[in-house]
Amino acid sequence: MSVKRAGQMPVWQQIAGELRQAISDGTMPPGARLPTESELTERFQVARNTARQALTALVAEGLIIAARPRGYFVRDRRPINYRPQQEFMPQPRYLETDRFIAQHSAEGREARQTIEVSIVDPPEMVKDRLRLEAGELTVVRKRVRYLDGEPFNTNDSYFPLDLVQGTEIMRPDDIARGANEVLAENDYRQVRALDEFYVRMPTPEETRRLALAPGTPVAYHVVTGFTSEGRPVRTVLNVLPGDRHVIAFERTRPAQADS
Amino acid sequence: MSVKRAGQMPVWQQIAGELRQAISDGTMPPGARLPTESELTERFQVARNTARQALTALVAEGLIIAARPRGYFVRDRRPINYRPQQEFMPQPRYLETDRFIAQHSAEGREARQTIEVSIVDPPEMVKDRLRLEAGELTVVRKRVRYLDGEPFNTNDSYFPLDLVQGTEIMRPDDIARGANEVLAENDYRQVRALDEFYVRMPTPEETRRLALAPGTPVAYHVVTGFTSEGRPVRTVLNVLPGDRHVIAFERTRPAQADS
DNA sequence: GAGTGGTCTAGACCACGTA
DNA sequence: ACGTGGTCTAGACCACTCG
Repeated sequence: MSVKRAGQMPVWQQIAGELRQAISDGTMPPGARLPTESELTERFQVARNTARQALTALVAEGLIIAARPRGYFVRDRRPINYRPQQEFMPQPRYLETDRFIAQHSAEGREARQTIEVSIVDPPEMVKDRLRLEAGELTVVRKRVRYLDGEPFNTNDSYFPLDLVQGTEIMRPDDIARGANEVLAENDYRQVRALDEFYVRMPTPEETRRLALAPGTPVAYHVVTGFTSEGRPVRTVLNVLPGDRHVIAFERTRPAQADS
Repeated sequence: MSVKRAGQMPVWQQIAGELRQAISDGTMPPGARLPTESELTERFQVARNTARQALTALVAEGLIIAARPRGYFVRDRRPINYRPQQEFMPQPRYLETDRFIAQHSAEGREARQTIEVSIVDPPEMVKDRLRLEAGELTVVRKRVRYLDGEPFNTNDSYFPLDLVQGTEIMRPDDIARGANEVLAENDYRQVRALDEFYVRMPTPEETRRLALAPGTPVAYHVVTGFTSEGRPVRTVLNVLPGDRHVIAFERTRPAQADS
């Protein structure tokens, strides 16, 4: 290992490059411990801050994690499948818990969620999608889902207040058959949904709420559900950490005359 | 503006917090110039490196950009709609999609793409999805798409070599009616597709190829197309910079007998 | 207690685009 | 030519966790 002062590439990038290479070619597999800052300082004959700059860059890329005082470690990535379409698909009748729990307890991981319900003036993004007038309020069910005790993703579901007034949607409990079914029972069955995905870095608030490691981007998943009359009755804001999810869709060509 | 040494929060985070606040509340709108490092050093009475650490963090969050030597500027975000379903629905009825998202699309923007075709031993990810034996080769069409002269996203389409041997898929030209139609003409019409989205930070290679600003995550979109016999005939690896795309799906509840 | 990374300082010189 | 951010040095002290 050596670095060149005269090169076009800054020293810290050369160091980062060597480490990145060792990670991607398997020399340092997930979970492996990286050299300490002191060791890099010594090995490359640079100031500690220069070695640090290389490591900091890899942290920002999401490749490694700083676990003080044990050192830096190669990150692992074990995403689970996230299938938005599932909520419209027929489900086994014996399922008595909500979608998330059903999907993951089966895999031997302990699923849990917290629920907070409140009545709020919704964010602009929700207002647009639910076509609310200024001042119209919504009921929001804010959930944080945990897997094996670790926060996993968040799900904030907004409903126009007048649609869900007095229903069990307003109670901060699990709804075994799903909030969508409750809406359907109240004559607001959703037949169409629009999914939008925004990819960005998390806000500090999201970083805290989901205990995100530095260098973890999120998918911001916005779902809006419509009745057969085309009325939006539900908007959901999901925050999906990139290191924990792979988003999957399946589509089929609509029936048509063969060519 | 003031920072406290005694607080639990590091000084650089306090500075970053104040700047972040000014950005999110509109005091510094997109395009606005931030204080220089010297100005922050003076205003908060800290070393230049401390002010720098705050700015570097905001760069890594994708909130600001360093445009040397003009200064730091608040980033803008003007994503366009990305609709994977479109390829199966030439004239889709996107009743809801276009309602919300400002369309900077094709209108007035110059679209262009480069195409490279080669025969390669595909990456593992492609091998898995096309169910290839070791050593089986693929044809790959690598495209970089530009909008207004700026690289926008990349699209690498892999086909089993024996399926497309001698077809126009192997020529590095635009295929007006689409590669899928060419496959269909050769008895490999795709009727089903699987979309997978991985959210992560870009590799240095992707950063270069797409001229990504620091702090820009990407969606890695993997599409696999199947014939009616269930044979995979095409796998596409798309890299979609998060600051330039919003991914949109629309779904309808399948017709079903109520149980 | 030892070793880790986290924070912070106070300098230096450089590369680069704009004026 | 000037001012900007980019790189790099050589220190210092701290907080935390592990053995």
